[in-house]
Amino acid sequence: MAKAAPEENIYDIIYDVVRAVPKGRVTSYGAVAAAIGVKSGARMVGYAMNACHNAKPKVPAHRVVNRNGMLTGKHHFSPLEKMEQLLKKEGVMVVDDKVLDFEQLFWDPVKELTL
DNA sequence: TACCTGACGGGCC
DNA sequence: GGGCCCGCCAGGT
Repeated sequence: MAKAAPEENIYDIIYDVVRAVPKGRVTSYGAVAAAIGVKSGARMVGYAMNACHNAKPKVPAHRVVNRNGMLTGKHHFSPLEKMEQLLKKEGVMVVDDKVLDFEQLFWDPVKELTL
């Protein structure tokens, strides 16, 4: 896992990292961005998520939240509630569109992937 | 072709 | 402590 070939597109790398997020865990755009080497590419990560519909393997974008643990992109899901529904189903408590114990459920790709 | 917006983050005032 | 601004890259209009 991880170690996405530099030949791959940024999006593909992002998808790979996001797919690497274990169930019941969540990560942040900045963490993923840093994992791929794009420190200030948090925006780009979110943008990539916007194109996740293009990815063959579904990207668990619902496991990706902003630095505040808030489901900023939930509005982009088919059923608006799909995002928190999936998170709750995976054991992630979501209240007020934000992840509870975010720091506890936070999954750092940079650390886990040993970049 | 050019301008603007966009699922963010961090720094500065 | 809170609010504002800038920076990143890409895609759509």
